[in-house]
Amino acid sequence: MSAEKSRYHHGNLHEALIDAGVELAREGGPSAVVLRAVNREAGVSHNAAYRHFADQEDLLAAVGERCMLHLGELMIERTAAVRARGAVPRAWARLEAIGRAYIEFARTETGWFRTAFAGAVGHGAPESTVPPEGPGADPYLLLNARLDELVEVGAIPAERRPGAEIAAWSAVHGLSSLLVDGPLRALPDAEAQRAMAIVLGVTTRGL
Amino acid sequence: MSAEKSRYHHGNLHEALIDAGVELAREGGPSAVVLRAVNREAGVSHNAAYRHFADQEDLLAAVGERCMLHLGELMIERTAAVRARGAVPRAWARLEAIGRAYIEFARTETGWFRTAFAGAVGHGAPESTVPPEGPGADPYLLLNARLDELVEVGAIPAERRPGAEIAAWSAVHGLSSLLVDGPLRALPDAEAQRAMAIVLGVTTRGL
DNA sequence: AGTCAATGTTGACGACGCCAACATTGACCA
DNA sequence: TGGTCAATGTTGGCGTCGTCAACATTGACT
Repeated sequence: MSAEKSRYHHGNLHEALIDAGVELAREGGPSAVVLRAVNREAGVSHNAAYRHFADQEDLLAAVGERCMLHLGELMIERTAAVRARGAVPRAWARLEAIGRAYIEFARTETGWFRTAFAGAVGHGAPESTVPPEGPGADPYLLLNARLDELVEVGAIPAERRPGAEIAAWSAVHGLSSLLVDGPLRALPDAEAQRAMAIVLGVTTRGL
Repeated sequence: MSAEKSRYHHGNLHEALIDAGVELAREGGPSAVVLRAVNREAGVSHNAAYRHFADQEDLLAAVGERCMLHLGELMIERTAAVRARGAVPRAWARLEAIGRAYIEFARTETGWFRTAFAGAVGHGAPESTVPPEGPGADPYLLLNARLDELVEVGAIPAERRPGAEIAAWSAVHGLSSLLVDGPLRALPDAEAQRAMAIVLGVTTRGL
């Protein structure tokens, strides 16, 4: 409870390690989440992390989960900032907002973006842990909420709803990947904006 | 010119190293392209590769380029196998064929797929080397050829053509990524097929 | 025949992931 | 109140990795 005297037991090393990992990942991506470096950053000796994570992959997965939440938080922000009037235009604008947030996150927080997908766990297979996902910033759930909204307001027919999340997610994630690691990397910003508009246009038209 | 006697100079180490790298990448992805392992596989001593590649990243890029060509070859095969009659349906079928080939490649040759995008060079920025790209199996060029074909036969209006390659590529690459590394990894095959059909449907409808 | 640049080898260094053995500590119970 | 033990952190070591510097071998060209 007292101040941070130099004591043998850290007190909350588990969290501290994840925080350190997130910090390192921000600049260097998943490959920067080096076990010894994370321990170093947390002020403990190498190997301390083994009391909290099975191996580096395990730690990386935990760090990646945090990065995914950061993405979700940006999506929530951008969704809340939508000012469009009218149920249907507003629902479309909110979907577009999370799409733009996704790509913006990939381009501005490249390290986090890469880390989020470096050791990801599946949404298609039965989940293992992660009960309520903190405040609810799971990007996948946020996307589904936007699509449900579009169906509710009658913007897209209900029979098109099944699988729509996969189509939308694929388009946006694909462009992000191509812009970040792929052959479109280092595309000038203006062109990237144009690419984003095209992808969003084609996808919403096709939904 | 003679047989492969054990001589000091390998003769064609550059190619042999890339071949070894491709072999290793097939099973283990980019992280399996370990400099020392590649040298070992090629029958030379560690460090021999430094006479042909600046560092591991440089070798990895060369290996990735080869993997990309393998993807292109599958796309060519699948395009040639299309039997549809009528210019318009045929053009659509040929586009769909390369999309399916892309995703199939990602799922069956996961290591190669990951490696192809691990150290990719850009299509948006001015190219550096790679003059004629071998036999012409560059996936990007193949995609553009299909889209041009669609415009020629009148399947899509010409004003929709600019940027269409980015939309199509993003959708297909996105699904591939999600199925390979992402949260959709380990999705059962039937569901993956359904996802592929949905993504292709939404994208072609939106083009 | 002789020279030299290209090509391959050897040995070393620091960093990494991981293992095994050991040290410290707080919580719990007699 | 004092003792015990499992949780937590440390130390040291092993094998592997990427890279560097120095050295060895060779074919091509004069």
